[in-house]
Amino acid sequence: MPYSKETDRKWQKRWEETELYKFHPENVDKKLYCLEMFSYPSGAKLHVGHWYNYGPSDSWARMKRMQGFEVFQPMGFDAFGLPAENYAIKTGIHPQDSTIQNIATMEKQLKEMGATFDWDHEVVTCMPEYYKWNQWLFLKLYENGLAYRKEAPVNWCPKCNTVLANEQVKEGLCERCETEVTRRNLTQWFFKITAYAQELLDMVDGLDWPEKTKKIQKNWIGRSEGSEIEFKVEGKDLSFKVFTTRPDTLMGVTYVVMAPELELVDQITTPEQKQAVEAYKDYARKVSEIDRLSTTREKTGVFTGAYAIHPITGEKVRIWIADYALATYGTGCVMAVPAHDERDYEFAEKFDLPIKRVIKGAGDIDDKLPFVEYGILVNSGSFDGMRSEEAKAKITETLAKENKGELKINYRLRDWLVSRQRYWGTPIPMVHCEECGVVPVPEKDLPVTLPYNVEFTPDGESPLKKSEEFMNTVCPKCGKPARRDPDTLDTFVCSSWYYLRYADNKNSSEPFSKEWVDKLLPVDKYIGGAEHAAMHLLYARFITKALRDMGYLRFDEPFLSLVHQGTILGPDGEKMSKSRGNVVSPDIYIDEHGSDVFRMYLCFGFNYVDGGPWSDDGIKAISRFLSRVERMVERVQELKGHTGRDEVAAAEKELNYVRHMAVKGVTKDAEIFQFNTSIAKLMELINALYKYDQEADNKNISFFEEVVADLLRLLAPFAPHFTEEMWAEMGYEYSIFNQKWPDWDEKALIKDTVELAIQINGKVKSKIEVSSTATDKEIEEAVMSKPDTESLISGKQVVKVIVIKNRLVNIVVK
RNA sequence: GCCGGAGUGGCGGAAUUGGCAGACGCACAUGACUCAAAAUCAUGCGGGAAACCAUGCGGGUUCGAGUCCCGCCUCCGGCACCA
Repeated sequence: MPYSKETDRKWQKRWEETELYKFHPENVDKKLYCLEMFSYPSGAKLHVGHWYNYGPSDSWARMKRMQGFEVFQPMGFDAFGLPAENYAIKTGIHPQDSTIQNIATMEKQLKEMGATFDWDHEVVTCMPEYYKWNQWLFLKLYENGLAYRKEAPVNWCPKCNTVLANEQVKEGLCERCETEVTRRNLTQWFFKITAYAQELLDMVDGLDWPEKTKKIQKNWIGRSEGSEIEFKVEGKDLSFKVFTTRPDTLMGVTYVVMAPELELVDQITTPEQKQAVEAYKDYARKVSEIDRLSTTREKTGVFTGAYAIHPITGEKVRIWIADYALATYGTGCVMAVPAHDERDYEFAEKFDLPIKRVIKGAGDIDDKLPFVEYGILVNSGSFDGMRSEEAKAKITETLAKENKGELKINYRLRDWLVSRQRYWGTPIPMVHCEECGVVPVPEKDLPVTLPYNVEFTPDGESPLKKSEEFMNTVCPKCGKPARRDPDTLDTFVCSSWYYLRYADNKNSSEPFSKEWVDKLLPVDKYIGGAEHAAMHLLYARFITKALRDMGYLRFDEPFLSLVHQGTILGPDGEKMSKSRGNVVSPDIYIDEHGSDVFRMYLCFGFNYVDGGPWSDDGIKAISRFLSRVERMVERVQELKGHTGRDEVAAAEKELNYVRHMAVKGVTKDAEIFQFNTSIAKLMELINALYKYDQEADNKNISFFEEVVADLLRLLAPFAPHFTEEMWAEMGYEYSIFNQKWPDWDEKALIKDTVELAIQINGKVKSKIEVSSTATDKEIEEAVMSKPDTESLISGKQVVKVIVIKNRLVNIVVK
């Protein structure tokens, strides 16, 4: 029976009946946790991107299984989130209904893929059995001081009268009505990821992750070393601190800038400047996303009327407010040194503020530009003549003596804002009581269930706020009527710990068993899109560390080894999109060729981490390859009855060489996700088998069969249904996946003779066949006594001869 | 702007990490089988008559460079006033 969709069905059924891919907890000492990022259940069917993530990863997992690992490969759904809610607003279909429907469809399709997912461990984040523990996590973080409330701006559409998620803001405009988006402050919940900034940074280096991803993580955390310096406000009993990485330029400070949002601004603003300052604060609040993101935007700001006292010279410098000072970084105050900082320079030029040079570089410097490098201090009193590096320490030290400064480390990383003014998410398990304030819901009352009947069309309120049934509760502390928190949690909270729940998904008394998770985790191999390089991975690492410090986990990092699959583009080389009309749908190919052909093409046609443009021609190549394998299996059946010879002659030796090359190549390449070259090696093996069949007239039939069986074992992870069928056809026992992965024999890889290239001054001129055991000296002699060598070097002087074993001989002549 | 990564035949992509560039495949060409086509099989396939020239461009190190160093160009990702 030729391979087809029917073959897929047949073996999927058999696998399910025999529970072939069930995880056996008793073998946990040989465990291998292979995890692919779970799916968002969108309305569309499985697309090429899902396949490209899950198909080749499953091949890797299958190889590991055959190598004797007890593979744990779960699957689930990241089921909360905005798209379902937007879809509901558009169509009126409730997010829960559409999500559950979509999950059913996707589960079916994922099963048709023939992956070895263990569905007994499935996790669906929108089910109360899951989000109950999301809420538990929130409470634990709160108990441990890692969840807190503060005011933070949200994107606000004044026309729709609603909060917008970042992805709903398109170029500064509301996605729906194209009104300019402004900002509005709301009291919201944050997770204190910054408490782990240093550890998150330090531990990146020890991970087996793509270097690029590690770099993104480091940049995201953005550690920067500098000093915090205190300035007094003139004529008032007030002071403030600035953060700077360049304390060596302190003597060049000519003004100070504060972020307009700072409370201090109101306290220092003079009556004359009050109006201008208020107007500017108003302006800063309204600055739309598009302006904020524009780099070419001119600097803006106003004078507060107040002056600061320079901590060393005692000079008066003006205090301005400007939105180029960010309230969320450092202290929100900047000491401005226009002579040595581009932004300060631009600002000073615009508002005609003084510029004072205090660092001199080597050579002539154009006074019209800020000099931002390190150099020698000038105009700096007792610090004159020092180099920047030295002055940084000296100046900070001097200030420290008077308690006006200290060394300080700042991080770009901000705390994680988890409140979402949305319906389709995990309710935040907090109660607001007039008497007791913010009170956590007791653990025994979890889950706080998301109500079904809620009006979630956008009208300026969190949808849950309009559900009286949900909002009205009693204070767990005093028992008086109280209100629930109307917001839901960011879906990244769900995905920050789902890999823990997979391990123990049916546990109803705790999120996971500590003992069991300790055995099954961390994840050994994590595979998913590079778009999650920053946030998801950082959040998951943070939650792991937080849970560790609370005593729930004993490991530091959730994902030891990480791979990002590339992106499959449309045949035109562009990103697939409906509007471009270049979307490739897996279903058509699977119907026509079977899922193995589709999966194998994905493995073979691309470098896994790069991806690339789709091509129909590649599919044909795989189809052809599999029929070559099938014909070879038939050929073996045909020969089986016949008698051949027993001895191992040159032909068998040659085939055996290719066989062991294939075993070694496939094993090593597939290990590091180089599936394209793994399959190339299998193609070489089938080619060698055909050659043997054709050229060796008196064959060693049992040996021939043995090699074909090895080919099938090596091919099994990439074409699981097909090889299962072939295995049966060979008359072998079910299942090929219970077979041991072949080993290679290094001895078989040593040939009797090797061909070396003969180079003259590094250019290949000739070849020579030598014994593979020949010494360098013997090789040199053989080369030099070869008749054509003489003519190649005639008239020239041989300077030296370099012999590289198994490779080449280079004769250097003059 | 800053920080990363990449650039190899007509195409997808290889190259033991400094050692015969182009594995494997696609496409193409020629031949075999066929009345014919498809399928299959065989052979060839970077350019050039050749000497030689070829891994984005220009230099360098080395017996030897796709691989290492310096300077450019292009494309792709990340950050985006982070003081």
